[in-house]
Amino acid sequence: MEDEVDRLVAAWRRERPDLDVEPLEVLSRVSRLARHLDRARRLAFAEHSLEPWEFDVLTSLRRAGDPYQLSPGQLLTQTLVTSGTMTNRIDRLATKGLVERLPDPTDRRGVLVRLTPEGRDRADQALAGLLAQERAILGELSRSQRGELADLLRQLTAPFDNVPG
Amino acid sequence: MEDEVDRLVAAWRRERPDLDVEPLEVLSRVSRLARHLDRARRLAFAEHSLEPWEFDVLTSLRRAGDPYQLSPGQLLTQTLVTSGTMTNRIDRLATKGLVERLPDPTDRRGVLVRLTPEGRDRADQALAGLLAQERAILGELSRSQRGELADLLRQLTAPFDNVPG
DNA sequence: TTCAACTATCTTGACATCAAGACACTTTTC
DNA sequence: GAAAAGTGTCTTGATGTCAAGATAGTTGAA
Repeated sequence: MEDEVDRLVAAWRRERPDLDVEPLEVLSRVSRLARHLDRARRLAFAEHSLEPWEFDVLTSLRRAGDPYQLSPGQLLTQTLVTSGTMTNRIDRLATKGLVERLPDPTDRRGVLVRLTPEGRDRADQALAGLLAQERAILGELSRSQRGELADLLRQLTAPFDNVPG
Repeated sequence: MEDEVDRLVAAWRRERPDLDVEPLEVLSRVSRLARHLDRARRLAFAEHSLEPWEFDVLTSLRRAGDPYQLSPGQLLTQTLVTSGTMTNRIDRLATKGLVERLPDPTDRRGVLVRLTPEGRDRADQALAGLLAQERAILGELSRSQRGELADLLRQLTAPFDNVPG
């Protein structure tokens, strides 16, 4: 089946036959798919009264394991936002009682963000919902295709994730 | 090579061994890669004094071919933003002299957005820069791997692009 | 020990985005 | 041909994000 990127690439080949636009076949699809996924995730989380950004922070802490705490700096690298954004997010989650700020006992500049029991429950519930939705989206692909796709994507993400870029 | 999603998935398997988190192997990579691409694109466009959103609008018009004009509604479906956002974007691009608004001669509610000659040049220059950068990112993959990846991604994007969802 | 360089977090101000709805015009239905 | 339903664009108000810089604390070198 044809998608919007097929149409986009065909248009470029007509308008700019001098250029090789093949890279768009991969990377424009990644960007557009991410945009669709954002919308779908927003809907899925709405059933649990969570915003996508709330889910991102809560689940980062949830994954850290007992006692479910990380520094704001560690949260930055996981969620790919700036420090100002993270301060704001932590403030709002703390107001809602889903996380709390604790002083870092080993560094007086530092802070630790800890999940409250309610925050943990909300994260767990929303994760289950997200996985159900993602399985539906991936229903298009066979198990082996999903594995192939994951491997190819890993080759593109690894350089970003492993250098200080 | 390992990436952040490998670590994320391993953490979930430790914390929630009861859940099948395999969908994250694909879709979390798509979301994170898109985020990295956004940042890289922002840098590439800065050399041409364009914001990513400006590029998106200008190139949509560029691809339309002579006379390089589309309605705001057509621009919406290409760029995946809301109508309020598009109104704002067109305003700013018009102020900068890169596009102009014309009345639609066939529908008095309607408007046509047309690229100015300067807008067209800027779009062409920025596209060349973007393609160079994307080629560098895709250098990790062989030609056949890029083809495979594009095909697998198309299977995921096509349902979004072809239903009114 | 003291000073410079570095690091972690937070503050600030500007700005782009979205959702919801208003408004004007067009198309369909009876 | 008049009313209802539909469509295209713009306005409004709230909000989340970013870049840049401020502040406080830590570390390393001499």
